[in-house]
Amino acid sequence: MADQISVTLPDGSSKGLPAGATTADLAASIGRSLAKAAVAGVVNGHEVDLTAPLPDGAEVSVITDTSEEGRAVLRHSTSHVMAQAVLQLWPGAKFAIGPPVKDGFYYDFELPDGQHFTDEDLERIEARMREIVAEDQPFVREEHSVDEGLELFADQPFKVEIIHGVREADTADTGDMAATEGAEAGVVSAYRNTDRFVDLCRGPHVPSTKRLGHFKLLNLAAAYWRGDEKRPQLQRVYGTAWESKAQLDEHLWRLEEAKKRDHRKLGEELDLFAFDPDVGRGLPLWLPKGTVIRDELEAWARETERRWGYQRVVTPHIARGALFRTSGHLPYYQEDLYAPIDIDGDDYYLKPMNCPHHHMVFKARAHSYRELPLRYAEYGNVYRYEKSGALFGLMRARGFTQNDAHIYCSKADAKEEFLAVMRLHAYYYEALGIDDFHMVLALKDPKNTEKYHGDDDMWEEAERLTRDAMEESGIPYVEELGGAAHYGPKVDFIIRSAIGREFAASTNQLDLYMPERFDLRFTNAHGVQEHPAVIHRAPLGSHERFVGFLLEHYAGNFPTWLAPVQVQVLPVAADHREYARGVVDRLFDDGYRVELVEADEPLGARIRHGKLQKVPYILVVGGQDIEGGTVGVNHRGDERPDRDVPIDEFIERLRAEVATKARW
RNA sequence: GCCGGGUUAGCUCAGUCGGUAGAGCACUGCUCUUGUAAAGCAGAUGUCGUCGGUUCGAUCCCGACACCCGGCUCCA
Repeated sequence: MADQISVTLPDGSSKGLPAGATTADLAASIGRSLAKAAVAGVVNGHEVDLTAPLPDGAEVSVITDTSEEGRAVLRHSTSHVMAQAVLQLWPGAKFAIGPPVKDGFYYDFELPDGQHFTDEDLERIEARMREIVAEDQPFVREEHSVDEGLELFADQPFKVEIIHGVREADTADTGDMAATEGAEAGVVSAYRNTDRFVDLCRGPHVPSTKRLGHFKLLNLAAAYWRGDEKRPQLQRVYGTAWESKAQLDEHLWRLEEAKKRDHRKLGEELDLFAFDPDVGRGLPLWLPKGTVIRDELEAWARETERRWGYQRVVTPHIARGALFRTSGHLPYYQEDLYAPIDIDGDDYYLKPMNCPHHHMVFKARAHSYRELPLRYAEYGNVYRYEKSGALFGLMRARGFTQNDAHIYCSKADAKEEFLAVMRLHAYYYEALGIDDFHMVLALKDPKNTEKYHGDDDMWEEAERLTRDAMEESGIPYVEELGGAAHYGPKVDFIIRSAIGREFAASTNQLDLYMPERFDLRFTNAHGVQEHPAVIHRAPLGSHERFVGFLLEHYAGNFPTWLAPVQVQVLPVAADHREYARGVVDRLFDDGYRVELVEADEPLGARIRHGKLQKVPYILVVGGQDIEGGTVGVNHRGDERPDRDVPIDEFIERLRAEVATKARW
């Protein structure tokens, strides 16, 4: 056996090391800072512990703690520390799985005797975790046979179940869990910290608990064992962990910021919308100020769509069951519909989507190819019976208004029309300052084909057209198996808010199926009847979700064109009221949303109230302004006021800002 | 829908070992007449989420339900 080995580094160079050298040794031989930052290695494409000996000739790279892979290792190791702490504090507790997730980790537990964690327990667990970290416990990898593994975890039923997965593993697909949890191909791997604590795990892990420490436990939640609502419900403890205190603090700051930007909180503070149990769960009431935002968005979309060749239609909120049986919503999606209303012995349903009604609009007249494409737009109110636990403010409501339209065109034009819709999305997003978005192409799940209607040729054609259009759009996208609509592939636009949270803004589909189902037809150039293609699109999604998103994205600071109150005028003292009134009237006549704030409170207090309401412009007018025909301009976000601005100059600034839909 | 935690004034929250309750902000009135992020005084405000049970007595204990929050599941 040679006493030297040679490994290849990511840059293609090779490096000689003594036999038995590890990734840690490799990192140390390259540099001290790399050695310090290293948390694991990748050997021939597999993640390994720093302490694992390197095989001769391997391709090796070092995972550092600032990479997402490195953080995942830290988080995974931290989850083991948490499990150890919990098992020590609650003897007899059962532990299930504890993977790293985005920004942190969790672990699922079942406490003995029906006990459950409380928020105070998080501090106890965390305190014990800090002791474990201070104890500098090693993570030592062990490999066992299946039988040894079953013995080792004999009192841990969830671990036993995972290991049993291995029995079938030799031939069958065990699913991801068995693999990530350390039971693969007849070998059970585990990581031991002390005589008393060992956890089933694939690894890799940091060499010692002292490598950890920048973590915090965040919240408790419930989770089903293996995500199956028929299986036992466990208690999940979520935490976050980072490579440095600075990163941890920044993440905690982001969480605080997310709370401040919570659209439900802002909606209340800014008087935008409300819910009332007597109206019904998930049924938002738009207050006057919130309605301004909705209306402005809608007016803009209406004008934009007029220019882009859409026509408006209006359809009822309900329809007979017959319509939804044709569309396939009944009986397939019956659970998601509000219960039927009996009218003269016939069943009527609140519409969950606008498309069936729009198809009937199309069908109301005969069409020639010369008229196509026909683009029917409607801000249609739809109602869906969302599960109560899924409701989330405006983001997931049971009644909402879609910025909806359906485009009827020939298959030959479908790609170009689809592309135009994507351009329209990009246009809207750019105007609103949404600069981080991508698309997801949801295809049908090949393992579960009976869920989908229509034949293979149709699906293939729809997929091809969709993918071609996406390619041509230049907008980044990913593909995802499963998740298609029952009638065709689906494109979701995912938009990311200023604090990095992602939302599915809208779903767009190229649909070759419903036209057959509804027997929609047009006469082509050869005088032959043909089915059109249909594009379902809603760039602004639902007004509810979109305004909720914008609330978070802007932190409530709506650009002036959308702001419920655009300008407040504050006379310094009662003597200046008449002048202030004149300024207000002028702005009002020009169509702005403006308020006079009487001088019955000190100026500072009135300024403060306006700022808290996030009013873009607070104008202060006093004796000096009366003399010069000026206003004192307080622009939202600016530290200092801009004094003695001629009123005409201010109005021009306001006009330009609103006309261009400027962000600030 | 499932599990856990909640629900006290418009909002944020305190409190009652079971004897029907309080603060700050907001609100109303009066005074102050203010040049850039909280003027002063006074006042009013609650079925203590709803219904039922236990009790001499329930906001408090028990049960059911409603709603909210965190997740899970779901999401045309």
